[in-house]
Amino acid sequence: MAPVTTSARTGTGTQGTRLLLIDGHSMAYRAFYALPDTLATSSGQVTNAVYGFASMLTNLLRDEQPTHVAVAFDAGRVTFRTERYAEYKATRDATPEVFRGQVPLIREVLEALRVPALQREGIEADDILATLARQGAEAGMEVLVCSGDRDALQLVTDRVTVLYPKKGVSELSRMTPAAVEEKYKVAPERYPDLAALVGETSDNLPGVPGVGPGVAAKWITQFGDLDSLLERQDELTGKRGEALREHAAQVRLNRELNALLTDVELPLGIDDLAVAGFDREAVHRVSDALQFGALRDRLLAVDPAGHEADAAPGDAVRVTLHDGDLASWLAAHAGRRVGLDVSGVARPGLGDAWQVALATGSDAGEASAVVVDLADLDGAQEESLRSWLADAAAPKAVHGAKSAWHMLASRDLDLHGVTFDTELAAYLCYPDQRGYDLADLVLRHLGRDLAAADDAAQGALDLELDAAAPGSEAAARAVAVVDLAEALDPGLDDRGARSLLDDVEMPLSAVLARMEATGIATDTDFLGGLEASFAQAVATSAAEAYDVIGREVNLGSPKQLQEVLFDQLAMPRTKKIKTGYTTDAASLQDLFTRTEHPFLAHLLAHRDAAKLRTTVEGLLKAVHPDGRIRTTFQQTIAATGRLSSTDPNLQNIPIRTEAGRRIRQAFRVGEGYDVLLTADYSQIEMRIMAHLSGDEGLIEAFRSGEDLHRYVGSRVFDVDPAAVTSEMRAKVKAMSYGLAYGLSAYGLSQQLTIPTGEAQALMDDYFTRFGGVRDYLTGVVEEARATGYTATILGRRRYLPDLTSDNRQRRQMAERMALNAPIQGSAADIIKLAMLGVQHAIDAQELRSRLLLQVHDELVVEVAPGERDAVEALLRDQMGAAVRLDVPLDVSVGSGTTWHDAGH
DNA sequence: AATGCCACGTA
DNA sequence: CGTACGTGGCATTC
Repeated sequence: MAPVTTSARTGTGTQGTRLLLIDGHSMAYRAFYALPDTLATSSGQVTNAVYGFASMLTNLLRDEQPTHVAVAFDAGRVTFRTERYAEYKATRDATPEVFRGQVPLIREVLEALRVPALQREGIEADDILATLARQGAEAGMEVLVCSGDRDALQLVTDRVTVLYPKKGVSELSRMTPAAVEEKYKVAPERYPDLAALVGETSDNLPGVPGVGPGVAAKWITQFGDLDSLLERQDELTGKRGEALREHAAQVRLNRELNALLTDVELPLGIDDLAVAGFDREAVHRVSDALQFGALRDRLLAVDPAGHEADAAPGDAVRVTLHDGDLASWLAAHAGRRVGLDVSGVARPGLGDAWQVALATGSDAGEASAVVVDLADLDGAQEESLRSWLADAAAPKAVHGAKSAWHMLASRDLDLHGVTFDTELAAYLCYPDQRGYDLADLVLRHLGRDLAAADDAAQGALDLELDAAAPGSEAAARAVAVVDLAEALDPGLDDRGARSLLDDVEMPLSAVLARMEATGIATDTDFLGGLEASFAQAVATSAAEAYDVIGREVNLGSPKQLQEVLFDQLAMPRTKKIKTGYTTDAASLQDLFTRTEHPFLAHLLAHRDAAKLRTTVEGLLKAVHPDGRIRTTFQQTIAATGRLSSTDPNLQNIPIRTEAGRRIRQAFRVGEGYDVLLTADYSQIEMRIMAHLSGDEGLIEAFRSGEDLHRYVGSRVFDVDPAAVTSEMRAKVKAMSYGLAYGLSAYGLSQQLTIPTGEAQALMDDYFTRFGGVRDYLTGVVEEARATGYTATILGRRRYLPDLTSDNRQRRQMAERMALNAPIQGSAADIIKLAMLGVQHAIDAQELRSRLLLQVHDELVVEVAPGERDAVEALLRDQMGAAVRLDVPLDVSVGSGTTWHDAGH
């Protein structure tokens, strides 16, 4: 095995106190010019200065381990220097706006890190640093001054080191007395003498012409210091001596100006600069807003109060592969949380598993793992594995326990005792992320490259194990899962997501696994018949369409359709899209009412039939040999907390049209079961809106038992409920639902095909009657803007950094998301709780009936003989009591042999 | 073969 | 100029 390597920290870890002082502007400015302005958030906010600054600060905190930290900023344009010499810094270009805009962001970062930022009107940052450096040195501290201003070099002593940026902001030179002497050939305290002679272009301080650092150093060494030199300037001969005499006044002025003040009065004393733990919540908020990815984690990793993982990021981990049997490994690590990695295929009902890796987390760079092949397991080994996997008291960390469940199920292995699912945890922390690939998360949170461990040829492995050994990758993943669990732990608490993980998502994943494995019975003959019938409709409508235009085109090609509609038939143009003009159903319908062109009718019929046909085809392909269809419920996709359904999607089976609804007749109760039962929440989102807004009118609407839209309509139109026409009801219904999506008056007018003015009036009337709703909706956006996130009734957060975007479109999009996320997300929370309650009740009553599907506000259950009443009762109970709102949760239940018939 | 876009199904 | 998804077909790109 390869030898153990440890990555040493560069900090020496001395006892005593170490004060880190940073010149904020100077370092930020360095970062600004060192990093490309392509570093920006998606909304266009350039972040190169703030990113570079934060990155530098992170490195300093990590490498120097200071006990005290402060950052100083310049404040005010007028300083004693400009008053003394108007031309001071006069040649500097105006600060670029792109830089200036980032300074407040840097302050926000500092605030989140609880690093004091100091400034004083009329005083430059360097003077503040000089003052603090003096105080620190006098207090016996080791002082580090980080500044890109060479004037700071005068502060260097055996106690004070200047960290001067060498390249960008990531490489800093340690300017000790010896280093200053080496570089400038004068002692640090003489450096300002030298600078006075040489001049400083950036400060607009001219030096003595013809005198560079070399000559200046020689003079200073020769005469001792600048004062002596100027006193005895007549001793100098030649051109340079003449030049000095000519510019002596300027040199004196330079020296006066480059002397740093060491007695500035400051609001904070040294003791106030002691490092404090980060405001982790704020770190997340700022990182979200600035879209810090890896930097967020690097920041959190250096939190002085942070719960650091055993292995510091990037540390090498040595994994020992146990070659003994499973039982002895398990015995050796009893009671510890074990990482589990299963290799195989995770398809519900069609899964497979061939290898299982178990591992401890890494501890001081050491981890232990055992890998077993499921194919060649002897009886005793298999029994050890089986009982450990099924042991609810044996704590396990898994990345995606539901997938592992399906793989293990293929070998009749049951999985219990998952106490941490890193995939679900990552989802709760970053719900807007695209994916939660283990290797990506490990790279981001542990700074460890799992992909590199895959490659045996790779020289520098982060994970040191015999990469050629079978199962080494699996072992590496299993170790990483445990370490990742540790790393995600604090973030989970920071976001208040602990209970969501422990009490909702993790238990739910077990429920979902069972639902997926169960599947829903389908009538393939019926589906086959539907396919033929829809195919017939497609053929007929296509033929009729071709007949009208006199040629055959691909009706499924928007491009060819545009040609036919807008060129050949010269119809009025529709709404513009990227590739021309839309041919969507609403526009075609609109064109049809205007032109009554028969082609449009045939085209629309063709669209409908073609869509239904492909839906049926997809379902047919998804039927398993036992006649059931098994979807996968994705639990980490929807940023609001909803589930989604794939392979196939059973959450978008048609219901609105009669033809579409027929597809639901293909989903039927299975052999040995009595009936399908569907239970859905009625108007759950509106009820949540009533609850969250506390609007008395809306709450009363639900308590009255009156039809919601009729009730609301009577208030909006100021008529008796009985006098609400169906047209009025439709308008109010569209508006009520639209509100939860951030619908505009224009959007409402489009949907209802009424003038914008009328739509606006409708909304105004609505808000007059239901002012609490308006206040809630504006309040929820305001709060999200302030906190950076929205929250559901269970505290599920969605971070929306774009709420503060300068880009109007992005900002408004974020605002609509902020309106909708608490409502949609709370509904998701509620049905998730209901599912847990339903499954629990089924188990507790030892019923055979089983949950099959969830469609956002609906559950489908397959009812075993004789359990119909019990199941209906428990569905009503559990769904109705999932949470306590200020309005009742209404549940309606239907039953039938097919999903179609069970619907209502 | 992979990707982007359009269109459309659900809540 | 209405949120959240997944899928399939077409067209374009590699």
